[in-house]
Amino acid sequence: MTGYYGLHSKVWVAVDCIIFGFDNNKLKLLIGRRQMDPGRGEWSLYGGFVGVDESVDEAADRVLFELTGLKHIYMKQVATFGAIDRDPGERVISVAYCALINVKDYDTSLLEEHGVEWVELDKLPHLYSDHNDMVRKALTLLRRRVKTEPISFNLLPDLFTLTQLQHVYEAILGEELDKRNFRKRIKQIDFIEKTELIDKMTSKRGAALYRFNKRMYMEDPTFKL
Amino acid sequence: MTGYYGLHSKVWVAVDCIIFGFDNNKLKLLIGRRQMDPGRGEWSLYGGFVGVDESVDEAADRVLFELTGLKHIYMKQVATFGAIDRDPGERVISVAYCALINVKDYDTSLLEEHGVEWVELDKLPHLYSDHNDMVRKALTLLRRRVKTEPISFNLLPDLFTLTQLQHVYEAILGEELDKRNFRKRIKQIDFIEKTELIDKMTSKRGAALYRFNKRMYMEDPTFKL
DNA sequence: CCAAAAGTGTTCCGTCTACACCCATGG
DNA sequence: CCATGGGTGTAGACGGAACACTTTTGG
Repeated sequence: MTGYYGLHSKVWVAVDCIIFGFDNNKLKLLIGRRQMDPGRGEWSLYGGFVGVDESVDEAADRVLFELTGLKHIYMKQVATFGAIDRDPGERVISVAYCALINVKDYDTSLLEEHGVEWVELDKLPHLYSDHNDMVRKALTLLRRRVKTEPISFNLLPDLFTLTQLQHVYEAILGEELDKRNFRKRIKQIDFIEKTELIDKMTSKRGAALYRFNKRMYMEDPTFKL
Repeated sequence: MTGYYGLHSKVWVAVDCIIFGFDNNKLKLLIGRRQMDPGRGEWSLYGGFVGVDESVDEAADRVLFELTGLKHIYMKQVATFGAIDRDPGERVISVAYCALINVKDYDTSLLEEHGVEWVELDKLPHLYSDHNDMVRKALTLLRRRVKTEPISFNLLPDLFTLTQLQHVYEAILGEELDKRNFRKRIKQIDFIEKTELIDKMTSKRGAALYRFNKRMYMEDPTFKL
């Protein structure tokens, strides 16, 4: 311990992941039963401790990868939760991260292996410690961000229909949108490009499939829903 | 160390305060020369370690109080900075907080005692570690928040003129605003109430003094600049 | 042939923006 | 009496919201 650092105490720092998914036109959250004490058996976000050899952001990436097997996932810091008694066991400060993933990319066997499952956001049970606060805050941030950044694609497959996209926005914002106004706005956005492909899964008539063009987005990242 | 906690490492957690002030129609930041190693003599935000007996928010309040002698100050978490080598001495994770204070409330003797001073935001020097990143992020958040929350009052005395208020917004947003449009909008906001008092300091004619009515704000917190 | 989802424009209204002159007073 | 900052209204542009019918095709 060099210099004045030694005068102070260290604490454990953890990350907790608020993992949003979209399925069946609903926003869902990946949560599981805690498999350790304290709080064993309680519903909880998935998390882990920050190691000495990784940044906090890297710890969040690692934890998400352990759980889902996915890398390069959209993930943003939500906030840091630092109440003294927030963890009933020891003093642990936790940095909450919000991730958006496409449910279809998720390997279902990993899901069982870690004892987690998708739960509808509006049927969320009471969670361990302050995890409900984390979710609330993440949702608030997500609702704000979804209007100014094109992030909703992260909840969908690479190819998606406009109806699907609209349902994502409706699920996040918790309100219905006007179909014509929605499509009008999307049409003005260059980086949401129509492909020649048609999806025949969801309708008899078939719907055009769209794609998020990252290159075009980089050129002109203007976005407003 | 109980259970699985002991398998993991602890780290130091600090708070750093980005303290905004408003004076001479400019946004200013309270910074000082580091008085300890590593980085002694470099410009730096004012910070401190989180103790075992306080939450992270409380640590931020305490650090701000040590520096300014002020309590009940507007302060919000900005983000947590957790790169491995962000602090050249040891592994320290830091939670950045943004505070808004009225420069006039500040006891100048404390300023010298702690070796800090007000520096214009656009003349900000290079700061220790990642503190410039913290400032950038705080400013981004401040600019967003100032449009949807009535927080600019925190930079002014209890009584202020509309011209002063406009200058605050201009300083934060970094752009000039139209006087008539600005006053039109303010007039629609009930909780910014005109008093009978006149300020004769800044103009010969005298300007009406306004006040932020917290009670009215609680009743109807609608705000949009 | 019909149910079910895809696709498509226009009008109206409210909001934001641009803009210039008179007022009151201390020195 | 004049320099200085305080205070006021209107018109035009723009963007957002409301709104209903036609198309396609699998079953």
